[in-house]
Amino acid sequence: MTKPELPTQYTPADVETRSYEQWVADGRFHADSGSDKAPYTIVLPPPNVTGSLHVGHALDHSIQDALTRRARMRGFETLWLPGMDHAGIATQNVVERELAKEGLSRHDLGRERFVERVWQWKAESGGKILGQMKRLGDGVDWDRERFTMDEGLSRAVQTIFKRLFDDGLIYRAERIINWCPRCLTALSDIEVEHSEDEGELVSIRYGDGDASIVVATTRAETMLGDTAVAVHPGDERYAHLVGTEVELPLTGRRIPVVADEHVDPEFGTGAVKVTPAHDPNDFEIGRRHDLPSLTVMDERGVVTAHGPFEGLDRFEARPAVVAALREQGRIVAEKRPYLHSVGHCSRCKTVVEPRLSLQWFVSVGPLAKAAGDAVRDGRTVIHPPELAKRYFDWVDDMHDWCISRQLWWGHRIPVWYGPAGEVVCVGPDEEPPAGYTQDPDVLDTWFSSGLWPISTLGWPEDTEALRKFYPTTVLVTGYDILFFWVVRMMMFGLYAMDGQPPFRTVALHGMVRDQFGKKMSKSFGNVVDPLDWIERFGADATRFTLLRGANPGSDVAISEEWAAGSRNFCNKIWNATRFALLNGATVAAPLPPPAELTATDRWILARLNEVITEVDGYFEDFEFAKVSDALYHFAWDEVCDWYVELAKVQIARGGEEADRTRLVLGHVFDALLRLLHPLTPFVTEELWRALTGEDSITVAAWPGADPAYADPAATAEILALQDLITEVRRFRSDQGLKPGQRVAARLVGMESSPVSAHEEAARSLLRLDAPSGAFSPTATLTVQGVTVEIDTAGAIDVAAERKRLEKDLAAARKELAQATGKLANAQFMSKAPEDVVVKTRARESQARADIERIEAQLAALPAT
RNA sequence: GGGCGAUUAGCUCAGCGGUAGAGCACUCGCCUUACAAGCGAGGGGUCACUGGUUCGAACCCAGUAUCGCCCA
Repeated sequence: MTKPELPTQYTPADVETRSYEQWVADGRFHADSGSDKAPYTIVLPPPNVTGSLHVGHALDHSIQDALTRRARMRGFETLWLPGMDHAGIATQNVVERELAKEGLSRHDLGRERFVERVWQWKAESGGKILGQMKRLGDGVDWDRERFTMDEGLSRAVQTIFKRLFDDGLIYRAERIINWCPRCLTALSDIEVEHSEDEGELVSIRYGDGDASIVVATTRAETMLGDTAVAVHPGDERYAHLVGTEVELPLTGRRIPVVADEHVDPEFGTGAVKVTPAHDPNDFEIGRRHDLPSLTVMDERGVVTAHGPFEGLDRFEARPAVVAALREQGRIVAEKRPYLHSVGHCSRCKTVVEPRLSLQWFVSVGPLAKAAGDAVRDGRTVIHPPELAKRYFDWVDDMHDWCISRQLWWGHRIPVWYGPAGEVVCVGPDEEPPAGYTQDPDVLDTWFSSGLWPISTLGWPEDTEALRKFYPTTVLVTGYDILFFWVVRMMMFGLYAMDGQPPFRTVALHGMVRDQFGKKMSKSFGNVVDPLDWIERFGADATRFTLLRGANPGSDVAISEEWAAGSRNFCNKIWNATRFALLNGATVAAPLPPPAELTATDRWILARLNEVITEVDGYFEDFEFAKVSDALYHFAWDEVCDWYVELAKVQIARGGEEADRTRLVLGHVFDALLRLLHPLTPFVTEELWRALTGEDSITVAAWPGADPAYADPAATAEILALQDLITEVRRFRSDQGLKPGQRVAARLVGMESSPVSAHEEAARSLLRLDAPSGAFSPTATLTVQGVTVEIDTAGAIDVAAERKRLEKDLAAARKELAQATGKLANAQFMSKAPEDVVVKTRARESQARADIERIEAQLAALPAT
């Protein structure tokens, strides 16, 4: 035999790097846009260039790798396209921190040199995650790796900006936007995270005597910029004040009291202060009542006016203003702590400041409608469907998207301003008029990652890749960025590609959590580092653990114990295949027709067929937990625990039966390894090469179910055999017989039982010797029509046996009572479907037979 | 405040109208010549609560409670 020797333990580190490098060198993951095969495309959600592989990526990537590996095996021209996004704020922050160590700010370098410095950083330390993806085994097409700041992708950004601008879908306006006073840039709504924070609610009396009114606020310092007080028009308490003015404390200014429908008369005093320059709702009230907007803070959140408060940070100004008001006796009530929702910058956690400023926006109306319609009419399917509702809630009520960022790292807004205030949007091949200056801002990173499915394939050029691989087959991502990113890609893809959506299916998975279902967080100390797991348990075990918990759209709990379990599974497959190889398993000849095979062979092949069908269905539904579970059970509980043990008996017989068994073993392991390959690529590659002598399982055909091997009779026969063996094992265990201890036994009635063909197998698995001359059985039990008379080689533990039998008897009696009860119920008999009645009858007669058998055995037991 | 989801064995989760399941953990016995990262056997659940529909409910409906998530 020329098969290589395999060690008794699978060591992932010995094979992973070698296999991965071989796959890449052999171009296994390269997709050919000129191929005749049908396409299967996934674009990788681009990780952040500053990022590193965390366990959430590991889940996301494991799913995509499983899908693309299977697609490749099924004969699709399969593209899994990798790359990164430039992460404007995050990357700029990283490089600015580096500069700060040198005592420099980006302003010291100037824009051009700063951007050069960022590129330099990217070349040296960016994109660590790409190397980490190789450790996980990601079968991505490295030849097509893209970065959102690449020339081609930048061209795509400029092109779509120009088109949207020319279509009137991009505009510039002065609005209240979310502003980060630390990052010094505008943020979109989705870059703001809300949390319930402790603050204060202070009630302040404006005006005096009859002309006074009390307002409540969590942001007392903004009162410096108040330009009105608003009440509900129907609120009789304040009707006499509407249209009058009250004095604004500390400032001496007089401000009007206005009536506005949007004031909630139930909240607080029913009167609200109006600060149009520092609150989005107040801004709207201001617009409706033509109020002035008074900006009282600068870009860093420092108060810019009003004598004693000037120069104070907003959080210093707040108590200072309250103290000053208190001194004047204007504080009517104070509630502290007061829990309310506060927005934070998703990048640096600084409290966001609503700020009035001039920014660029995408008018999302028609784009969002198209994105909603594409899902409504089924051009794109969201999976699982329950999550589609969230998608609709978002797209159907989407606010205009603020896309300008006051950063240097990113795609610069392609708009130029003339000396007389002219505004020109410049396309990719156009030159701005002489003397014009470009807008200093850059675009939101999501603006370029929104183009990912088209820009990575070459858009705006009409490339072969775009024609071949667009629309992509499926997008795999977490439900948490359904509206961050998916919606943007839908809007841009539909707009740029004439209504062709970027994905046929969006498959959403959940978040990875710890073993108690808790969110992973650094402060909680429960974060799993996938690279640590890859080193300790192997990439396959890491992937399998994640996939095994991946039910569509729901969170995945994982723990080290479960990773160890997955490692054990890989090792089990390793050793089972090793057994097969040591026993001459082969795929060198075709599988014999069913008629030439034993019931045992036919059973495992029938089960294999069923499992293939089952697994295919689960894959189509993105049921990775079920795919994993089905294969785990088939491999371990059926192939290893039963078929391999029974095959030993067949091989021991020698001759043609042994040869046929070797073919069945080879065939079963060949198929099993292929089925597992998308989940656990490394161990299956190594074993499959050893089993078949071929180059790579990555290009092996995906197994197909063969109806010729369906065999309910063989299946029933083996189930009966398993029942017999399990029952006798249970008896042995109850009697304290050690597993390896051989005892003599007579199997009576074997010939007429359903397991007549399996006496040798039963004796082998049960360690039962043929009775010798002086055979005197000490116990008997009857299972599947076979009466097993055993010489237990010692005193029988009658008490244990009685206990066992009485337990079984009680269960059988309960079963009988239930079945009889149902059958005696006229309602049940007339209304229940026929098959249920038949089943219940069968249960009843089975229970009767069991009771009779057990009672006979009890009666036969010697008295204690 | 609005919406969504969950509540099943110690933990994490399947099951979604007809005998309560899995993995891990647990107990007992085993180095039985593929595997101790293993083998064999076993214990463990009034399916959150209260009503209703049905011949029959973990599953469908209504309400309650608790938890989680998203949005405002």
